[in-house]
Amino acid sequence: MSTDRSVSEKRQQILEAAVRVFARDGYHTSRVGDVAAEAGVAHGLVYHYFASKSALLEAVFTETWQGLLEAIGRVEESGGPAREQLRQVAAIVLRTWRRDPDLIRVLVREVARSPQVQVQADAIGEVLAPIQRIVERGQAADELRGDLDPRLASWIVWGALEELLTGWVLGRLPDGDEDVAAAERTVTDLLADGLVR
Amino acid sequence: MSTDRSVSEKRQQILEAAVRVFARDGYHTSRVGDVAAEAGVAHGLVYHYFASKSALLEAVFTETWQGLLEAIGRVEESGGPAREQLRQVAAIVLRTWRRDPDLIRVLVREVARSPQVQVQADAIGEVLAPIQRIVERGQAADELRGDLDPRLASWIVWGALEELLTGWVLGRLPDGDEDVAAAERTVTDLLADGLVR
Amino acid sequence: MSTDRSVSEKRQQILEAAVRVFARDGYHTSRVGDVAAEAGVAHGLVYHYFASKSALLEAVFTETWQGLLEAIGRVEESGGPAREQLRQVAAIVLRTWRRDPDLIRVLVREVARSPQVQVQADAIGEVLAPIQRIVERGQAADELRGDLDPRLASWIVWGALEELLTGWVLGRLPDGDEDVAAAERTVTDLLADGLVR
Amino acid sequence: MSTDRSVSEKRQQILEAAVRVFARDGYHTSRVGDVAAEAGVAHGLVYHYFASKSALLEAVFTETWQGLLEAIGRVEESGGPAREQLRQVAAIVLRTWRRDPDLIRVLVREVARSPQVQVQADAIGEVLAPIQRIVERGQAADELRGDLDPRLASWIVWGALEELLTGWVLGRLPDGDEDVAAAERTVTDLLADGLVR
DNA sequence: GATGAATGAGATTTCATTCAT
DNA sequence: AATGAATGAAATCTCATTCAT
Repeated sequence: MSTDRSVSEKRQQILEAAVRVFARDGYHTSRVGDVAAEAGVAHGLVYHYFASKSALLEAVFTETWQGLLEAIGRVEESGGPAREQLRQVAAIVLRTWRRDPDLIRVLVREVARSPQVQVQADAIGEVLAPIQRIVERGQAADELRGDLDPRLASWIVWGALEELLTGWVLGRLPDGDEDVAAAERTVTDLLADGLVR
Repeated sequence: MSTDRSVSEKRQQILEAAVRVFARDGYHTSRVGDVAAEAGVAHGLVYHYFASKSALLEAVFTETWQGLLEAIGRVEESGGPAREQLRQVAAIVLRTWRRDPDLIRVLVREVARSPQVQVQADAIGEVLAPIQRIVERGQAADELRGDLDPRLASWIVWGALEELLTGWVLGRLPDGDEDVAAAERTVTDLLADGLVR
Repeated sequence: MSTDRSVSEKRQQILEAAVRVFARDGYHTSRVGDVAAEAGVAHGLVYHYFASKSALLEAVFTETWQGLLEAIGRVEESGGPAREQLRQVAAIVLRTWRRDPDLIRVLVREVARSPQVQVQADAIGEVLAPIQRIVERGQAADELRGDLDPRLASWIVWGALEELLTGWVLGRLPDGDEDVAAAERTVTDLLADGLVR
Repeated sequence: MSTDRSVSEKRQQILEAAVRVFARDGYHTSRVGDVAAEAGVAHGLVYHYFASKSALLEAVFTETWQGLLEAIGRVEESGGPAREQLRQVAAIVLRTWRRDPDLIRVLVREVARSPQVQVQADAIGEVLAPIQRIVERGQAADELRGDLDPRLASWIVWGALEELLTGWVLGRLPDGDEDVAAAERTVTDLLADGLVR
């Protein structure tokens, strides 16, 4: 009876081990054998479930990125004020650091640097789309300024969030619960109302 | 007879070849032999000038980062209004894309995944410091809001700029002369005055 | 209930699949998994019937070689004129190409190259023996020249036949029904009466 | 001054080592490391001179086959009687066994199972062509029977010679100097005048 | 008998680095 | 300074074989 799910159990073990190992050593530095050891499985089983080392990294991406996208999608559908929606997006992205720092480490360090430019481009594109739509609706509803290109704005918003994650990944920004909450407020305030008084 | 200067000539050739090759193939994927071939020198000469492959990458960083830092430093010293200083920083950073896209490709893609976390952390730290000081002086001069943490603000500003570069690197944002100018205006306006009308 | 015969059914499926796969990809290049897939059975079942991959190849040999040997044996026992017996041996060997080209592909390519030299030596030895006896009886009956070593002669006869098969395997000789019949005549005439007019 | 030729010296060492190792263990069974060890060079140097293991095997082929072809070519050009030319071809081919048995072992065992069918087909084709021309000229000069297809005849002649080599490779035929000379006479007589008295 | 997930030894190949010239 | 042949550690990936179910 456990066969049904044990198929994915080992696969899942490997995937989670990969996140830990890639986070610790970096994708290029870590060896497939390290991932297998961390997962407690034999060397070759990794290749039973994933075609190659890079396919493993891709699986980490696609299977975790999905959760982020869905959460952001729900914010978009909620239909609240644009400013509030942006705050919620920031909350989702930044709190992921507390929930799964290893995952963020991998995403921040490797997602933008995948050998397959297509993969990263697609990944970023998928996050930017909902942010851009939030901005556009905010402009249509006259909540946001209409003179800023929403596409550029979405890149800027995402860059701000990603860089805060980078600060935590690099250990250059404090990342306690309250620090994350503060960052959430600060980034929202800054993006919404600007630096100028 | 020309030995005095040819020392740096070959070294410079290798350094510039490295930028092109790393930009094209990524640091990890490219081989030392590729760099030598691109530079038109023998394989072993690379090791005459650089201790190792990663030392070569570091040299690319430090020797190009320097120019950026100095340019930003000059803005800081100019002592204009904070808003204007931020605009100039944006101009410096974003126009580098037009001047040397390969260099930006390398910096954007590799700076954050250098095996030596220290190197990247330092590099980012050096850019953030002047930005943070600009913000702090702006707050002291009552030009900028005083309720935003200047450290977080500097990360956000830098993240916005870096992500625009990323958009160009990935080919997902238009990057003609006017597009870059528009991005410059948009990022300054957004960061200074906010999205909300 | 059908266990008694299904034992050999699956076994037979695997054996026939092995011939097709070895013929297509060569013994060394093909994987046990390929044979299983071609046979439509599970990977592990191959090991239920055959001790190892090389045992599978050996089974292909012995179980098909047998038929050839018996057919040649019947020719030998028929006791006709030596020339006619040689013609019949040629017919048996060459017509096998039309009946089962995949089998010939495997035999021609792998029989002389088995890692176990013993296996191939035995296989060839078994074919050479009846040919040699045919020659010897022909000499004894004064039908054939007595000045040629019958052992060497048997190698030469077999080599001529095998090389024609090789020509077909490599696709370098036409292999229609009439072409095969012509080859049969030509090889018999040449070996019996020689090239010189 | 030794640089000029030492380039090929090491290459040659590797090539000759490959012949010995492939002859002893078979191509598939032997490892690149074995060849390197036998040649007394480092593992990786093999890949400096040859693109891959199979390229190494191919080099063994092409660079030795050439000598055989040239020798046969000289016989063809000599323009003697067809029967004498055939005898000389047999002599060339069979005596190679005495001169370089390892090379013959490799050619006989591996040439026909090269993964690239094209390579072996071409190789055989190159040997058959001169033999076929010898037969055709013999027929034109009325020295040989005109009723045998010269193409088929060339395959048969080559098959006879190759099988004698096989007999020696397998250790099933005596291969002293006199045995080789006898085989030479026997195969020439049989092919020229036939088995029938 | 039948399945296919799991194992792990081992092979090819790559490439940073060294070094004799 | 300059060359590029030579080294050899290490990594990915394959696949015959085993085994729990």
